[in-house]
Amino acid sequence: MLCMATDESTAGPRSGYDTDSVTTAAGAAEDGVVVRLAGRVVLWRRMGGLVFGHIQDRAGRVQVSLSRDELGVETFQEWARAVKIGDFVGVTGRVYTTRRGEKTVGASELVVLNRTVRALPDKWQGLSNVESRLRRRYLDLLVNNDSRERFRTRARAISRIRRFLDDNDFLEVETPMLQEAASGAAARPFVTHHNALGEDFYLRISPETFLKRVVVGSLDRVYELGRNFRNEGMDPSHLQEFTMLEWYAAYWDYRDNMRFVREMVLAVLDDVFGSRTVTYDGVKLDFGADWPELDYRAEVARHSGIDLTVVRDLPTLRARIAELGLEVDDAASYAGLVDLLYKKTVRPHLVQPCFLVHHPAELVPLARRSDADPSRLDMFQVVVNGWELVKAYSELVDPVEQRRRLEEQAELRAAGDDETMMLEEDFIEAMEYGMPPMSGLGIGIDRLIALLTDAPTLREVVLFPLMRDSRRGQQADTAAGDTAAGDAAAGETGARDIGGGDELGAV
RNA sequence: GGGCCGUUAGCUCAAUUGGCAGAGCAACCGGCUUUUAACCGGUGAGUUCAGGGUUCGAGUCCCUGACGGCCCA
Repeated sequence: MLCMATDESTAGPRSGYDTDSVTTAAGAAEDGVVVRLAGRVVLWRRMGGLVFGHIQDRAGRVQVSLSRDELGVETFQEWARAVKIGDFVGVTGRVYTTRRGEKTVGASELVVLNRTVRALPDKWQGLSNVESRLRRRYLDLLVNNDSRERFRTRARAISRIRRFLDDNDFLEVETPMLQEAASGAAARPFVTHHNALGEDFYLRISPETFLKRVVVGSLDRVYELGRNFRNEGMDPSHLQEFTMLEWYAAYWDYRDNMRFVREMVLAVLDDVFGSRTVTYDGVKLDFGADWPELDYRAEVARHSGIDLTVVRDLPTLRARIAELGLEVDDAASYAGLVDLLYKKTVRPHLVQPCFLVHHPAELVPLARRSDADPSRLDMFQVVVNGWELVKAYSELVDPVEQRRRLEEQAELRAAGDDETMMLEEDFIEAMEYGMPPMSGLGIGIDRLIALLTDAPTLREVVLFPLMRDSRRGQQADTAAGDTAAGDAAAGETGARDIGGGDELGAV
């Protein structure tokens, strides 16, 4: 007898279905075992007195069948016609193996648990339109196994990372996403408004200064794995909203972090992927080989001919870069131009995993200078496939020097560079209470997952990436005046833009 | 921000020089008892992204805009 759910009050799955996935409960069961399964119908083949269908859940698909001989004509006809692709069903039946060798549940009972009102995407062609896949990710997940598998892999990798850090005595903490000053990286922030306080806040661009405050408080080995926001352009290797892992360890220096982060990446590769090489966009990336150490200024000199140990002032650097034919923004600072030069001439060549070390001191106001050469930093990045995957340094822990460097940043900001760091008195004050020597590290989790899963863009490793409002055009039709005003305002803001829109702290 | 390409049925895609807007899958009806994208026959299904223009006639040509993709900045 067919039981059909009519609304959400129907008890369905709570009334005794196997809680194992369909593939575990039935796909691996011995013939003759009776199972009770619930899942979504993804294929339904009617052929006379026999029906074969596949039901799907989180783990995969299992075949079920209906037989006229076993169910009787009336019940068989009713059940066979009741189901359409996309419906959720509960099936009770005995497991058997078909002539073609497929484990199948011969249904003795079938309940429609809920119906689909819309037709699912084509069972063979699937859903391939990029825009549809991203805007309606649930359909992408439903019909594209690769997509489902990529998010499973992401979760396993993140889980392994957490375990690695926990095993090494790191404490996971959470720090504010709404901040009074956007600090910890050179990037433009998103601004939001607190109604009750009547005050604007920034969405964090990095958790760095808060994690350092935690270290001052003696929780001196901490990490945070979470979202950061940068108000910049979209491209295949940048997201406005991205997941970054940052950690800080007291009494470590940047070289400790070089060893540690490599071990962590290899642990993920070994335990989640079972291989230390991956193929990204047809290129084999070998994480198991040594990651060579490349000196930042030596690489810039090698690829651009400009020696940054000699070219130390802004006008000369601007002139030299212009000679290379690169477009130079008038408002760019020395650090901004160095960064531009590196990104244009060096970074595209860094394909295999490598450590880029000893960046010029101007680049990061929160990093410690090398004792041997104060013009450079005790700092490294891991670059893979031309992407900055990791950024880390020995931290500056001297409050006097920190204040001086952040005041410099404020001057640059006043001069028009809006990718400088903001001065936070609270942070300096915390530092004045004494900060242990330490090294911190940031790693772009979305980029790591994209590289390891051969995802063509970062948007493929994020479930619901930011998209433009698809109905914007319709709204414009009904409120043309408002839209015109909005566009004019946006144009003004754009005119003040400087730099390439690409952040220094692109980890 | 610029250049190029795209947007047609729920999904995947056709449509000749500007001349009746189509196919497969899905849905619906019928047939078929071991299928594997099952198969066979039939039926219904469209704001051709939106708005304007040229034309006897526009999915197709022109203009504006929206959204997306690729490349560049």
